[in-house]
Amino acid sequence: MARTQGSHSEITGPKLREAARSLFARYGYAAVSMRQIAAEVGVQAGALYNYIPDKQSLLFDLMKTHMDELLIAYDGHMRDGAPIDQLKQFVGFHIRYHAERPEAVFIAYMELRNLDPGNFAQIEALRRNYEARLEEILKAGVESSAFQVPDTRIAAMALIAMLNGVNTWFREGGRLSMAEIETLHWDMVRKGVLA
Amino acid sequence: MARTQGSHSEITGPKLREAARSLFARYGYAAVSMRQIAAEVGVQAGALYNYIPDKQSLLFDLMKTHMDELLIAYDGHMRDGAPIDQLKQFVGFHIRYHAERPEAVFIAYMELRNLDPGNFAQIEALRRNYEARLEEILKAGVESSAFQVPDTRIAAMALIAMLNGVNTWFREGGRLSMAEIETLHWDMVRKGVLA
DNA sequence: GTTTGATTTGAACAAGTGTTCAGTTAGGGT
DNA sequence: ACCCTAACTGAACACTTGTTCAAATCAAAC
Repeated sequence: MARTQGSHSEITGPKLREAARSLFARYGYAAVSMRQIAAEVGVQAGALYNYIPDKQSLLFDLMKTHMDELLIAYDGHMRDGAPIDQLKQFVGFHIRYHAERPEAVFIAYMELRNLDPGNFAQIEALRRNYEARLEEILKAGVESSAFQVPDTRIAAMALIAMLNGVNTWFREGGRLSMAEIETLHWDMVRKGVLA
Repeated sequence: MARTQGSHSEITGPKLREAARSLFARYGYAAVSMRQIAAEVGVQAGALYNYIPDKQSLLFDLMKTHMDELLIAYDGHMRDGAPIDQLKQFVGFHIRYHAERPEAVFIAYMELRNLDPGNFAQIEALRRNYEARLEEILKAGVESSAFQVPDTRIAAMALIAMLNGVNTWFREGGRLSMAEIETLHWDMVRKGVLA
């Protein structure tokens, strides 16, 4: 046996990333073997190394891609407006965007410790970049006296932590719809930062 | 070689749990081997099995102990009072208690997926128990019209997520003291739930 | 129809996994 | 001084780990 029927890098490549994303999210990077990933792809473990240099790079690639796409999507989503409006946009965007890709989100903050130092630094920088965008909104709101926030950095971290919480328990078809959850959270965020 | 000088179960037992807690927190349950733990304890891997039936039980024991102690400490800490005062007590307790044992906290919510189903159910029940205590405070506040919280369950989850966030970035000797962080968070929580 | 290059297999590698246990030594009571 | 048992070693078990690579087979271009 060797090359199999219908084999194509444009099929196997994405399949590999999807399988890795799914398995890493469910069982964790360290607990998933290359052979498990290969089985999910429908291939032998050796074949995976046509697509990745090693397991670590696979993890990094998933996290890097996720963070890059997050920042691009955010920048494409935001419209100008008063700080209060921008904050509302942020909350809505964050909750929806993260709810739509729970696996990538889960990996991006659960597997940080499994990154090599250099890779970790890169992901960390992207994360800080995203956090800074929220802090800028808060700063603008404080400057215009729309918000009363004693420490914008802490507030940004606290708000993101709160919004991230949604991903730990939200399941499609549960008691509340995504829109209701969004409203409830926007309510708390708004009141929490208001002057 | 066999039994070593000064060997005692009252020393090795706790040492084992401390080593496991430290290593699991840093590298993750799946990434840490029994031999690594044994090396940290200063013993061969086989000796660990005088103290635990298997690796899984070690993880479960750490998590169960943490959750039990959390609930006991909480019940011992709380004093009667108006909902607003109880909420303030909760916020202070939660932030401080968790900041004092970052490793156990980290494990307790990062390693949930590495628990066997039965073990998972137990830890999950304890966690829900803790969350319910906060929700009770919120409910009481809504009933007395002190709080304006449309959905107490979601609010409880959101607030805990926000408070848990502190543990991801707080380091002793940083820009802010624990007391300042407490104040800042209490400010946001208070405003977020106020009528 | 032939050739070229892309793609996968299957076996191999050395190292590491959790766990067990017979054998050995130290601690503590008598 | 003796004995018992608590505590540990060190080797072994069967298996899994990430990764490499020659050989085999398919896809596609000519």
